[in-house]
Order: sequence, then structure tokens, then C-alpha cells
Amino acid sequence: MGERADAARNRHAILRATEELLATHGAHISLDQVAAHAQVGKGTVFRRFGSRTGLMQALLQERAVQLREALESGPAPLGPGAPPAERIVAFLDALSQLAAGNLALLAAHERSCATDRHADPTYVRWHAHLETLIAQARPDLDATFVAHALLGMFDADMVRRLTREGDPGRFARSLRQLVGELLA
Amino acid sequence: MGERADAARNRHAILRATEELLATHGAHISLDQVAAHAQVGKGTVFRRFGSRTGLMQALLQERAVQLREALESGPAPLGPGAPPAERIVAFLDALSQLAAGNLALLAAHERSCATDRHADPTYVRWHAHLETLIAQARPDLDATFVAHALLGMFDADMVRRLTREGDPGRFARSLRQLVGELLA
DNA sequence: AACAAAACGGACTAATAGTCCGGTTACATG
DNA sequence: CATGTAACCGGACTATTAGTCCGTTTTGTT
Repeated sequence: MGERADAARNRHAILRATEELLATHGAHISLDQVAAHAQVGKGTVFRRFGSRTGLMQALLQERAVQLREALESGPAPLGPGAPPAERIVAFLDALSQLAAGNLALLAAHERSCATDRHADPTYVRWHAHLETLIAQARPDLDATFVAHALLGMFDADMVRRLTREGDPGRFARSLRQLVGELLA
Repeated sequence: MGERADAARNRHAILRATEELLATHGAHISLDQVAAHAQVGKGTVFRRFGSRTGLMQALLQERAVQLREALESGPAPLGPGAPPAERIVAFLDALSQLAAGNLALLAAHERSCATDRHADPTYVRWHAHLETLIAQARPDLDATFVAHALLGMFDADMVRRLTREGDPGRFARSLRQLVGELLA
């Protein structure tokens, strides 16, 4: 037997409440607020998600499900089949879009995962994906390193700064240009 | 008149105490600990540095003074005179060295400046330096963006991960290789 | 219906950044 | 040297918030 009905209901309510609070109040929300807004006791939040970090990771994973499926079995160039260089560009474009649409979540996630964000399952998956493709496209580079460098750009502050005002496409464009230099 | 004698003495004691605690306890130190170890009241810490962030920024600035002077008026290629590409490499090498020798401080600094680390005076100076050189070496790139990307690699966790065990030179080497690709 | 396992809520604890103010000290001045 | 005052000092106090605990309630099975 999986999760009890009330448990599933509350898990959903908590994720929803977190989303709404992030949208209305930005990244600085407390778990008391989340619990109150979800009409749930604080203990329930921790029982379901373990910690603030767990909650944010769960929310990020939820938002990244579609991208994950697209990478694993979707159409090229995001999915398998295209040359590595094209897949890298497609992946980073998709990530740029995801990031731009989830700035508050991204910031909250960073705040929570401050300590070893490299352990976050979503980060790990993204990094592994990039690393593999980079190793294929440019076996002479330090793929692990370069993958970290590229993912490092998806810092919430960075994206916000380079995105806001006047030029929403700058971030994705500059990132693509940078990748172009690396793979040239 | 500048700072009163006792004020100066305490400022120094606090910086010293912070250094020592970072060295012995890692990045997770509280300001109560700092005050106690400096044999000073907590209020004094805040009066002198304004906040935890202020303290960490002051400490980082102190450690970065030599590098700063070298950049502004030292011998080439770190100082003025060499071609931009060489200066970039020299600067990043110096930064790698500084980072490797101050991992705990770097981590504590990141933790404190979580919100808008782009406002930190040391970060701003380093970014401006890089940005200028990149714009000279490769006017076709988005210098602001690339400068952020390069500085983003000096994340404490990242440096630690790529530095520890077996290959202390990997970080600097991989970074140099990456820069080589960008400026080629 | 009865029972056990799972879940619930919210009061409680712990850690810690930052504030406040009554008492103290350095130093400029005469 | 004596003195007035502005700057400084300590550490108790407040506020915030992540995470724990346990008596009570719900769920789902037999």
C-alpha cells in the first residue's frame, strides 16, 4: 500500500501552498507560513518532506518532470538522436526557459540547498546529462568541470539580473554564444 | 579623528577570532562564538561590522588586498601591461590560489551574502576587472555574462570538490583550459 | 465493529541574527 | 591634570524560524 489518502491530500496541499506563496511573496517564506496557507499543521510539512530542503527539492523535481521525460525519450534535439552539441544547446535553452518561469522557486531552492547543492537530485541529473554530452562533443575538455560551469549560470540572481528589463532573451542568447565558443 | 583606540583593537580582535574559528570549525560559526572567542561583547561585533555579512566581507577584503594591489599596479601579467588574454589567465590563477587557501572563509562568505552576492565589493571589483579584460580580448562576447560565468566557478563547494584528493591542480588547470577555449 | 498503523496538529525547543541601553572609556580641551 | 562628552562597551533581550515531540485522530483492514 502506498500513501494514505489524507497523507496524499496534504502533500498536494503543501506543494500547492508553497507554489502560491512563492508566487506572491517571493523566495523568503517560512515553513510556518506554508503550513498555515496549506491549512495543515507544521509537523505535517516535516513528516511529508523531511525538511525545508526536501520540500524545495520536491517542488523543483515536480516542475522538472516534463523536461526530464523530454531528455530521456522525447524528440531530438532535446531527446536522444541529435549530435551532442545540438543536444547541449537544446538542453540549455530548455533550462533557460524553465529558470525564467520559476525564479522564485529557484531562489528558494538555492537558499535551502545552500550546503552541498551538488547533492540535489535534480542538479545531479542535469549535471550528468550535460557531462555526458560534453564528453562526447569535446573529449579533450574536463567535462565535469565545464558542466558545473554551465549549470552555475542558472543562479536565480544571475538569471533575474540578466533577464529583467528590456531584454528577456539576453540570458539564453549569451549562454548559447558561450557554449558555441566552447564547442567550436 | 579616525577610530578610537579601543575600537580599532576590538575590530582587529574580531577579525582574528573569526579567522581562527573558520580555520578550526569550518564555515558554520555563529556571531556569539566569534564574540566570545574575541573576548568582546556581541554588540561590539555588530557595531564594528554591521552584520554577519559585513564581517565576512571585511575579512574577504582583507585577504584580497594584495591581489588588488597586484592587479592595479603590480608587474605584468597580473598587473597592467600584458595583453588581455594573459592577464585574464593570470588573474584566474591568482584567484584559484586565493580560493584554495581560504575555503572556509569563502564558504562562510557565500552563506552570508546568499542574497545578492553581486553587491559584495570584492565580487564587484573582480567582476569589473574580468569584464574589462574580456571586452578587450573578445569584443564579440557578452563580457558581463562571461565574467559572471567564470567567477561562478569559485563556489567554495565546487573548489573543494575539484581540489580535494589526489589532484590539487585540477581546478586551476581546468579553468585555464576553459578560458583558453573562450579566448581562442 | 474493532484494532493497529499511520498521520495529524500545534505547542515546544534550539539556534542565532540583530537590537537596546545603562554603564564605561578614550581623548580633546583648558 | 581635571573634566566633559562623544564614542564605545557588554550582554541581556527580542524576533524569527527550522526542526522535534507526543497525545489525539483518521484510515483502512480484518
